[in-house]
Amino acid sequence: MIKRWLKNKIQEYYQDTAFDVLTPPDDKMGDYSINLAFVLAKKNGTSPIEEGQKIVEKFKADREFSDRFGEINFVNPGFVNLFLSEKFIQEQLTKVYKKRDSYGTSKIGEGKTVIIEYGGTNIAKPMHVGHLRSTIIGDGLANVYEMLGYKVVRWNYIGDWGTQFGNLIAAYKLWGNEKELKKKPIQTMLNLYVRFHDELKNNPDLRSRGREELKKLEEGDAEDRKLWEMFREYSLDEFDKIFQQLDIKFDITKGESGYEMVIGETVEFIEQKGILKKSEGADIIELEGLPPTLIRKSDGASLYITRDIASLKERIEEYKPEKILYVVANQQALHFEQLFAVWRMLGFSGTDLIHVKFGMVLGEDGKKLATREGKGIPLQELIDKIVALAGKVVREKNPKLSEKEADEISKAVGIGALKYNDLKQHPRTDIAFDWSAMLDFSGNSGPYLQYTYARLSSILAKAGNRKAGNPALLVEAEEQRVAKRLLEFPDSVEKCSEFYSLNGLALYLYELSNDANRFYESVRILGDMNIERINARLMLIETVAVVLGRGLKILGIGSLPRI
RNA sequence: CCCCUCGUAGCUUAAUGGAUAAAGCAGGACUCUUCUAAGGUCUUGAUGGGGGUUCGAUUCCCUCCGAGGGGACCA
Repeated sequence: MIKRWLKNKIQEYYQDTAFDVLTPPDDKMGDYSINLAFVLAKKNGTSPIEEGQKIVEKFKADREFSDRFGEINFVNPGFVNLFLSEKFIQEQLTKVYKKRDSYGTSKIGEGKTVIIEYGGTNIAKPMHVGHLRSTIIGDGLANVYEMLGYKVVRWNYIGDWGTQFGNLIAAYKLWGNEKELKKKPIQTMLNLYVRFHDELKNNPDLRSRGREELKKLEEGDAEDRKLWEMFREYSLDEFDKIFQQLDIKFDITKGESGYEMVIGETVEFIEQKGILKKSEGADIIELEGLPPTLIRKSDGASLYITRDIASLKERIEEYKPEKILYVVANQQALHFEQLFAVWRMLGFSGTDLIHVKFGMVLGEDGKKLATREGKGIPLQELIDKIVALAGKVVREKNPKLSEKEADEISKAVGIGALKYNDLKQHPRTDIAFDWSAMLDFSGNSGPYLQYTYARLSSILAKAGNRKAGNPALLVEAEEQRVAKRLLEFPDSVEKCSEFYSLNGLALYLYELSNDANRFYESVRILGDMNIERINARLMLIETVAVVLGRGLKILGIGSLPRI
């Protein structure tokens, strides 16, 4: 907010000159810092010192600068530092307090639609920790775009078609039975899947059996169709349960099978554009700078990308989105490069297609967790474990809670820990799954933020009725620090949409909590002789609580008045 | 063999080309007659190796080493 103002303002003085406005980590150096002196020195053949001094003089003479910044200095080796004035911070705090319930929202997305694809669950396989990343990153980004005024379509593109279902049906016919399936649907399907791949090593004939079943399925064979529907139903029920626990919602749950019917016309559409080629009996598209992509197998069956093209075409025609975000693992980078390249070759444009990639979740040994070998950590197990631990901690810390309240808090804390642990990290890197870090509720963790929220809420609850405070009474360093931090919230939200990641917002909320806790420890708010000062401080912490709560909500994490 | 990620403290991670590389965990020392100690304060400790571009490189380029992912009938 202030940064942008500063940038625009300076641009008036120094047009066509590149510079950065920084927010230095240490307040000894200033609240904002610009590196213009270097650039000008180089441009004019002078020294940075000379230029820096000139800039300072210029800024000091300008009322708009001097109103905002109490102090403007030039420091070697070439930075002009600006300190926000106490008065300006106090004025801003009043403004933020007034609009606290909508603070950070904007209209930059008004009239625009963004489709966000996340979740990416595969029928007949249990959700594992990898799905968690897609789900919570996607959900968080959806929340961000909503705050920025976009119309958001939350889309769970499920993997419910393709070769693996042929395999599954074949396996079921060989070794499965309905009784067992009913009792433990997902586990049974997974066992069949794993067994199929195990036995395939010694019995390659299985592969053709799987292909046959897929072919029958695609041709509408009644028995296979019924089995597929059953597998799908059981799986979706299971996913719903998990999404509910994670507080994740979708507008659309439509996967690959939803495009099976339009494959023919999609291929025809591609053919009309004249980019389809025959190669070794299959239909392919040759791409520039990328390996060719297979559109139709030699036996005529469709492939993953074929269905993705069909879906993309539909999405664009139906929603005319400004952007489509695919929140899908790194491993599929090539697939999306190919998809986007095909899309351009088909003559589409005007929509930003973005593959929001994220790294894998590795095992504690740093190795891949393969579902095929049955090594993946099932998400349900993880949720149960973390909520159970949260329950233990909650009851230990706060024994007076009722059972019902303790349960509710345990869920919020456990799920909060789980989500925050992932979101605080940069999405692109692989993360090593670390039970002890995941289950640690201290330090930079979800529960720490929730704890801060609860502490502040507790004061507000005890304070009872009060009048609006006068922020001019907030002169202590700890108070100023918190107030300044509040001003960074809108920037932090906007950056999430710029970088397609939420770790910046997570860090911001952690720092806000940090500042708030320092303030909390530095003074005793209630019980002050000065009623006016109590009111001013309550106003400050109320703003922090609201901003913190809203920030957590973007991350999909609940905040409770007591934990 | 080719392409893409990545390599930061004992461990897990931060850092739009900026200042003295930031945290958490683990280790050490303090801190509850006071609004929630899941807290606060202090402390030990790091950019894989070698070049280059730049006033300035964790960040950009080259190279070497190491890890992971991907590379036509899987998704």
